[in-house]
Amino acid sequence: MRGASNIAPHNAPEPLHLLTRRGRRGPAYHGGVPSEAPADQRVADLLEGLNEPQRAAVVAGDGPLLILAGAGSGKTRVLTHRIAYLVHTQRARAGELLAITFTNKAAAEMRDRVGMLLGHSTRAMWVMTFHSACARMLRVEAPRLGYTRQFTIYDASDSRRLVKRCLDQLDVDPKRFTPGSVAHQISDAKNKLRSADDYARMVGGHFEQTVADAYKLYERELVRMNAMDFDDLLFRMVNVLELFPEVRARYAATFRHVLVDEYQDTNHAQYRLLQLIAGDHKNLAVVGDDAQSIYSFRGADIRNILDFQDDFPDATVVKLEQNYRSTQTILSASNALIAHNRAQMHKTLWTDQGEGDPVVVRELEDEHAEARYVLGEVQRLVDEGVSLAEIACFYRTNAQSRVLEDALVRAEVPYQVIGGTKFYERAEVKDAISYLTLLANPADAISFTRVANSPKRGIGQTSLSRVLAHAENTGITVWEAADDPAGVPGLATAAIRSLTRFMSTMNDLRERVADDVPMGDLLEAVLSETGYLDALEAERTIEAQGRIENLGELVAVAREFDAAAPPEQDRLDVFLQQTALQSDTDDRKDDAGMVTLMTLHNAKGLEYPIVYMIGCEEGVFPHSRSIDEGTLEEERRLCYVGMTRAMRSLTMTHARQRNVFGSRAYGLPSRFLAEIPPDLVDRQGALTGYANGAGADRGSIRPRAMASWASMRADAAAAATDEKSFRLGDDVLHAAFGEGVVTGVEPGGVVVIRFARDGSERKLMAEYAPISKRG
DNA sequence: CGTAAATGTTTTTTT
DNA sequence: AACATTTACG
Repeated sequence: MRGASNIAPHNAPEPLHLLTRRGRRGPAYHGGVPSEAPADQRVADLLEGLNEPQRAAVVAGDGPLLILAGAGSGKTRVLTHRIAYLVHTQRARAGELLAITFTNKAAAEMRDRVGMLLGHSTRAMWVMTFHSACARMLRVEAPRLGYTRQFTIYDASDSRRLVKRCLDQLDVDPKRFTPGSVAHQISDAKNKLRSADDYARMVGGHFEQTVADAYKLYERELVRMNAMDFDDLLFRMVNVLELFPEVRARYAATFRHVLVDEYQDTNHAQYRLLQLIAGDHKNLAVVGDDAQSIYSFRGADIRNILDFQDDFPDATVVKLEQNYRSTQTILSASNALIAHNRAQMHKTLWTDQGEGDPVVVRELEDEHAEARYVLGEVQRLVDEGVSLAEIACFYRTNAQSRVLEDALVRAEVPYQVIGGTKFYERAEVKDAISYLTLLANPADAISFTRVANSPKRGIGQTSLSRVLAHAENTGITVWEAADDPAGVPGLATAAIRSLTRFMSTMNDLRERVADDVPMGDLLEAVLSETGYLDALEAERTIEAQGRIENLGELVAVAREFDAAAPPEQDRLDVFLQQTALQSDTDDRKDDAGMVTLMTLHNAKGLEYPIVYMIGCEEGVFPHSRSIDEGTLEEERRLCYVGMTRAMRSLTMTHARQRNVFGSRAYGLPSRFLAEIPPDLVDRQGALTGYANGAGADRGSIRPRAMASWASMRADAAAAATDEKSFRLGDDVLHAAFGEGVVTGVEPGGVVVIRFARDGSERKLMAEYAPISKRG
């Protein structure tokens, strides 16, 4: 009983536990449709216009349901209609539904569409990402694990910073083991639900031992600072559900129907979470497409979807194969591409919308020519009456957008970039948020160090370390330590004075938090009273002006929050939670007259009439790192995702050379281009330059053994480096590292060399590195 | 303690 | 090439 009402969502009209025990099957089924006349009509409307499998998925009864939804097969439609159907037939109340999406944007969209289908508010419904749902539950349950409700959520850069501090403390050479790689390793472990102790038990090598030590320390620091990283949101929630059966029972009873979108991209922690919540009633409907699994680098485990039928032998399985988005040509090309992958569930997309135009493949001289080409096409299309909003351009890495942006800006073509440098990751925005975070969570040392000397107040590195160390040694929070600077050993008098002034401002601000001041006002007070805004204004640069504008935007966000959220006790906590999990991807505008630019990853779930995929070159796409790490199939799925976004026109370009890392690099056309049947392709542009000399032989580059691709890449790289060319297997001598052997040759004149001395493998620029051939 | 220069790192993709 | 972090010096 205790705390039962706590699980009410912040904006729910009534506590959830009141809703849970009224499980109803709905008024007598008559062939799956309830008898009340108006509801009857609404149900009929819901099923209107759905094809056979879609309808089957919508009306499927209780129990596990697997919907294998190919690209463009209307899965969002099925999900939203199923939710509305469950409510209309009274099999579920709004408050009994938990619907998980991949992004906040997708969640908002789904809530919207369900709202329109239902014709009433969806506030009681939990439609959100895994992370948001967990954060919301943890706001209530975290005290069970020793956290307060004000715990801070660290993003990737925060946790990297903390990992770095841990590594420093352990005297680890940051060159040998970078904070980034260690953080990634820890994240990986958490996604697999491996605690620091679990990890320590399975270490093999030196690197893993270091990670194990860092992991242990990192966890201790997180708890001490009352903070969780992204992965913890899932991990800790699983902990709660496993440790407290009564809590698990409560959520399992509350969420009587669980629906999950993009199931192919769930990781083990998410899988476990679903088991814990839906394991009893098994009313778990998942939608996904194994061919679109593109997040294994973030711990996504494709087995979750491949094994669903093993996990739930009685699962209803529905396949959606009719595509409503693309032309048959685009689908055939995509099908042919993905057929090169081994593990997959068989599925063949088809459409009745006609053949359409061939896929255009275009070779350009370099990235600038590529950008000019896309720009020219955009202008041509606009002349033909196409709206800019119908056009999208995808690329593999964010850095690739720059050249394209230059071209568009110069030609004054409006565009929007999705993702990239994120609003909430900008230094000034993070600073502002860190101030607020520190006000909410006085133990948050990461926020404290970020903010204490920004703007400059004469609290330098040494003073900060002393305060931090003092807090750690005496077991008090950083806030308490800083609030009594005289008590910190070894602090200079100047530093004491600065800290005293700083903390008096902070104490002031904190009182206003207690007074429940609106977020907009609080944020403005923070920015002006800490002198942050003054410092920026004093700079008098265009850059600083931009920052001020960004902060203005943040204040606007806060005011919006004030207007939308009902006044409540822990306003600041809710605001911080929301912003911590917010990403720019969520700010896409559909209706605006702009070309849309984004990474292929961001393109998932979207569709555009006209699509350009640029940078289709070996090393760029597939990315060289994925070639090294043997994750080519995932790259191919990414290519598949990109191609299947296109409705009627798909163009893929590759450049003969481009600037990578500052220097010129030569690239061969992506192998993916060769995997599209030639008769579906219209190759344009210079046909020379294909590594196999088959320029005139359109599309004849067939996938062969890896070795042949590797040597072709080696040839291209060799051409780029003139005299100083290295081949696989060459013995070399390095001025500093000694003897080694060439284990790889990459575009851009990069050679990979394994050194005999310590067995390390390093990537070097052949042209500049002090290496010479031996023997 | 702060600034400026030098040095190193980064570029995969993101909740 | 762009950015972050470290180092040298005032």
